[in-house]
Amino acid sequence: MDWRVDPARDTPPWRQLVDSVLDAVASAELAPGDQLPSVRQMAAEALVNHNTVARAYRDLEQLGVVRGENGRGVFVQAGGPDVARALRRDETLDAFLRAAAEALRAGHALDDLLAALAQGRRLSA
Amino acid sequence: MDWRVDPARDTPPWRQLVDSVLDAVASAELAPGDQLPSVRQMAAEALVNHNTVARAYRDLEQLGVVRGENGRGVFVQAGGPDVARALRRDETLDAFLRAAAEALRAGHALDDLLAALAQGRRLSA
Amino acid sequence: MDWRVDPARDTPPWRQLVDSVLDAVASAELAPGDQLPSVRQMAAEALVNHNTVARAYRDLEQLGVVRGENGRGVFVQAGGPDVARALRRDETLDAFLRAAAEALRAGHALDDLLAALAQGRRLSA
Amino acid sequence: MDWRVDPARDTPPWRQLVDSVLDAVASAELAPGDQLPSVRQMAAEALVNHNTVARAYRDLEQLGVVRGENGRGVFVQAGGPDVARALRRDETLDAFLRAAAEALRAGHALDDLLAALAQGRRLSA
DNA sequence: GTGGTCTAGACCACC
DNA sequence: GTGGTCTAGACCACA
Repeated sequence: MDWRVDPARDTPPWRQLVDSVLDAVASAELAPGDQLPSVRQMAAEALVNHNTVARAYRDLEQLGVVRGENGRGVFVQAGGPDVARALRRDETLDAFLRAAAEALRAGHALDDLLAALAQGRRLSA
Repeated sequence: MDWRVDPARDTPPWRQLVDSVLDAVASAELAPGDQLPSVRQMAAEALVNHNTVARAYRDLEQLGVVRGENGRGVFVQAGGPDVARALRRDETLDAFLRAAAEALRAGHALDDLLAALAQGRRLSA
Repeated sequence: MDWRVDPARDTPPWRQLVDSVLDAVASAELAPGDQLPSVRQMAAEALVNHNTVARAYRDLEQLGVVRGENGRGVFVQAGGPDVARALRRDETLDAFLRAAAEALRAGHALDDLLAALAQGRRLSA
Repeated sequence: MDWRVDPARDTPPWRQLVDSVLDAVASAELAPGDQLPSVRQMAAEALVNHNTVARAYRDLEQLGVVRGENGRGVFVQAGGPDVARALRRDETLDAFLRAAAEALRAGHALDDLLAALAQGRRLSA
């Protein structure tokens, strides 16, 4: 799993982390009961301050996706995958359609987008 | 032209303005030689402070898209449309690929995305 | 005579005009009794608003270098050359030495400066 | 290091700051990796508003000389010294040639300038 | 009227 | 603590 964060993007680092974890849970890379990286380890991997990770974990806990157990670590909750999937599916589809509309308006041909998508898919696979 | 700005979005207002102008220039709503709304007028329309507009205009000038002439106004430069189009194409393609990757990770099938894209295409056509 | 003004430089246009006229008077390109270009004509040649020229002429009159005669034009005064020379000689020498010191500090070799000076001299001659 | 700014000069404070920093980086007073004074501290030392410093730092970042990292500070970039030196050399050579041209037009003989330059050289050596 | 700049003071995100 | 941004209001130079 790649927890890196892009400080140049507009979405703030803590939200990028939340999204990454939600994605991992939604896609079953992290199953209920699995332990998340420790705050410090995640901070090291994401090249981010540990406070930023703590904030993301706090958010995820409040969403009901993970559960922090004092002194032991942070674990994916039983209902986590359902919540994560619900949160992410609509959101990302909307974002995808908006991004596509913008790209088309900026002059990209539909075929170019499809080609780029296919290529990007291969890269991320 | 609608120059409104959404203060709730993650991208800061001055950058929303830059993008709006780039878009207008790329789509030939503003042609070389055309005058942009004055700093103060744009500020009034976008409901932001004039300094925010000034910063956006400064950025656009530095990109080579517009040219501010003291006491006269701000005008679209000769090469402006080319620069604007290039910038918008890159920006939107990146955003599209990122959004697509997120949607796939969130569990959407590639075919679903393609279908949604085709449908959205019809809507915007 | 080249009355052009460089809007990109730090010294404001009206002062560039004052300096240009002082130079012309100091170097006898304009002798006592000679008429300066009309405000409008100067404005056209300098690519500057006529108000800017008017301000420069007002300054020059106050310095005692020129004299505006209502409805007839603006003329170099009798003592003009002396004043202009006095004003410009020390000023420009100081500026030259300061600029040279900065250039040396920025890494230019003295010989490079001398060479550039000789070359620039030829160009402006 | 003296970061003072002269509000009376024609070049605006933020540009004086940019030049000061470029000079410091070009002359290795600030090496790659070094941290610049914080925005607020620099503002205090230069007796200007923090926004003015922020603008100067933004410009320097955009020139590729420094890099601002959120919450940590502003640091000299790896390639900084090269860029700074190149910029300063061009700038100062231009200023030198302009000053020389003005001095010549003001009536100084070329030999006088060379003599003064040689003398000034001794002073600064 | 125009753009350009500065100050003062505030809020946010990140370390 | 750090930088980044926004607002409000002011002054200057130029057209």
